Amino acid sequence: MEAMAVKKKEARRDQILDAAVAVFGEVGYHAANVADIIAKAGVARGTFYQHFENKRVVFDELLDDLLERVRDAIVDVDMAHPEKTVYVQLQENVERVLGILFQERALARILLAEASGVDADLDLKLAGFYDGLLKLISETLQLGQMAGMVRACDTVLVATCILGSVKELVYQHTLRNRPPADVAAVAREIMAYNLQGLFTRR
Amino acid sequence: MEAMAVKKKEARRDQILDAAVAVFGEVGYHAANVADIIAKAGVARGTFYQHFENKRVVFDELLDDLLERVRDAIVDVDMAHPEKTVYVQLQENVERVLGILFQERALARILLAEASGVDADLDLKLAGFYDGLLKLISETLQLGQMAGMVRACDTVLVATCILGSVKELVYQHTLRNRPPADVAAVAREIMAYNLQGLFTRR
Amino acid sequence: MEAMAVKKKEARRDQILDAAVAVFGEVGYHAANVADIIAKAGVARGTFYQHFENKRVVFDELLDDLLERVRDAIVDVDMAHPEKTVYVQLQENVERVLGILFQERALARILLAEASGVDADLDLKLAGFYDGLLKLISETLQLGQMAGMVRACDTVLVATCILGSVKELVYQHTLRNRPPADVAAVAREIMAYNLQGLFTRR
Amino acid sequence: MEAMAVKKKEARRDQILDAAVAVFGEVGYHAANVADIIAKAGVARGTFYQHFENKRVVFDELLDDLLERVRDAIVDVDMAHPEKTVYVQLQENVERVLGILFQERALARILLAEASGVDADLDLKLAGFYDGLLKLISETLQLGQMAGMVRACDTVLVATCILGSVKELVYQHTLRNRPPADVAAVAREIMAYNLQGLFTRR
DNA sequence: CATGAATGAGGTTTCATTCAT
DNA sequence: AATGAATGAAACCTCATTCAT
Repeated sequence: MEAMAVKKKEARRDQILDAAVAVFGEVGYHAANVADIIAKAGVARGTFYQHFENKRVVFDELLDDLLERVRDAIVDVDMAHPEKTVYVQLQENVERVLGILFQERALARILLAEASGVDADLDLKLAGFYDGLLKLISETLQLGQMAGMVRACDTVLVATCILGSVKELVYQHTLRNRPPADVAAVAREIMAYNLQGLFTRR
Repeated sequence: MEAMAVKKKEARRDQILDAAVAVFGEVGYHAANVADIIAKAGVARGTFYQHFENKRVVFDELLDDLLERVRDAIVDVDMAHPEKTVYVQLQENVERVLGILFQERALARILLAEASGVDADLDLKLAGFYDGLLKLISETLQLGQMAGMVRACDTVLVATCILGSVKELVYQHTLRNRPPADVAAVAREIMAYNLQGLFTRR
Repeated sequence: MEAMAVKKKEARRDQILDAAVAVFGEVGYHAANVADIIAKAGVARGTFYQHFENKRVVFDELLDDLLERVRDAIVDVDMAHPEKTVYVQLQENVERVLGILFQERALARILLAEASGVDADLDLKLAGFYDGLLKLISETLQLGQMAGMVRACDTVLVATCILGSVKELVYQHTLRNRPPADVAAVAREIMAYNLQGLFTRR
Repeated sequence: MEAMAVKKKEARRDQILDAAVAVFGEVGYHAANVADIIAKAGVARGTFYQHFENKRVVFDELLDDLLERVRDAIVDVDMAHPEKTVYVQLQENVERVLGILFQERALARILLAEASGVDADLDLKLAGFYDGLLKLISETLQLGQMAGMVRACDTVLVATCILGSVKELVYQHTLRNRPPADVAAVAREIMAYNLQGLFTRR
């Protein structure tokens, strides 16, 4: 009985979160207000505040979920993998991340276009998230350098470029509200761009 | 006498704009309020509204200035330049853009972190700006492809990646509030990253 | 069986009333909310409303109980009492009233400090209660006058002063949360103050 | 010019304070809301909040004013006054205090009936005020004892009774909304009550 | 009877904008 | 032009009360 109540309560939370995603996605975080969210969710004002302290907290939770999913989608590269080359593993990471972000288009738009500047706390959290990614990428680059696969370069700077290229790709797609037909193909292009550059091979 | 009055008026405007940049840079556009700006500018509330229709317009003006400066910093590549190679010309473009953005750090932070989601109009303007850049980059890439210098690729997708890599570099620097010591070196790394990729040349 | 059920129900009521006294005494009627009371009582929100129509009613009931006890503590003076002088009888009345109020300190604090202004109905009830007391006192004074024991005076005005002196004594003690060590001594001082005044007898 | 602006601002404050007194007097502090006050004052909501942090602060200010006036109305007794006996001086103190409180009937009602329990801070302030009065009264009583005019008694306890008798008189009159015709007569009765007691002089 | 999630009226507060001086 | 008090719409949040389980 209690379990059911909990389940019901969770359901209400999710109902509100879903409405919030929709509203944030439609009008943006700042323009959105609690009235919009509860209208979309079909719940009373008090219900909203019983589940969430305020609009910010809802936003936080949504972002936390997304960030966690993205982090989980990135698996460490196994340099000695029996079947998959490092290249393939990296490409699969990119594919998974793109997959999530294109799937959760509304959330991705919020993350990339609106999350900055909402609040000092949130800015810190985002900085931490991106720092983690940058660290992961630059360390992978350093490993590649030690293995002789990656040329000499400022790994942190390059990691920033890589991160930016992926972010912008997703951002432009979410702006236009049109996800790519073939995510794998996009991932392949990104890989080629990042690793082979743009010059023709002589 | 009239000229002086105009100059005086302009001075007031600039005083407010400067204060606005400072405030937006410190606390972000959304957290900033007119009270903050007029306090920093040392003018009365009414004075603010005598010079600007509203808070949004101030923001708009600041961004317009920055976007214009950035656009002006990018000069078309002359494939038949007598002295400078295409590579050098591109690198100089990157350098100029980075120079402006790192110089106007507060404004750059606003552009990259907060401009999205302020307002539908502003979003449209930004989209137009970035579209212009993407178009320019992808057309340049196509020219490069026709000249046999750039390998076959999805030029729009790659243009997005290039844009993103530059944006993220600036963004990360403004976040940490610490501009790079040597902008030219950063531009060189970006060029190498974009054109030669990361793999070691065999 | 039914008796037990009633007893159980009564127990629930008392549990809530006790919690309410505690909460009202701690934070005051206005600052107290139903959440505080049910938390202290350890019952669910719905349970509260099954026993009491609303918060006001709880307050009402508590006050009614107290007022009734105070009223019952005051017994009519028997001018022809075989053993006790009128003076002693009056002093015992004072003692009994003080005893109740000092014992129920939390309730007394509510009565004296917070009951006014809660609600028009309650104000009326309080006015009625105090009117009754004033009438009783002034009639007693008139009897005293007829018996030649009490000097000529505005009996209603003086009754008000007597009432006020007792109220203030209790109020100041409840404020400081420190009941007097010897209630009988206090009662004696009150009697002396009221009847003999403060001047030295010549 | 600035002085005029200040005067105007003050006028606005007073306008709001006056409205607040009226509203508090009519419906009581707790039942009153900012909407009532601004409606009565004929100002906009924002205007209210430009002058006062919130309802509590308005209340505070009103009470501060009243308490100050009451304090100022009580002048130290000069035991060696050339013309006025101590008795007369005390009576004049009582008269002045009653005069103020009956004049500011609405405020007095609030002070006596509603000020307690509004807020911990306010309770503290009131306690301090009454403590000051009690100290003053009991010290005066001690002086009287040393001069042989006042009989032996617990001066603090008696001071409390005196305070209470005055408070209750005012309270009962404000409740009934009917100030006494002759304040001086009331003061005389209070003096007689307090000093000569009620027993007939033998 | 007990429960506690849901409700929404009622209040508070903010702040961009106006306007009289 | 400059000023800053006044405005009031628009948000926020609380909490007494209801109601389905």
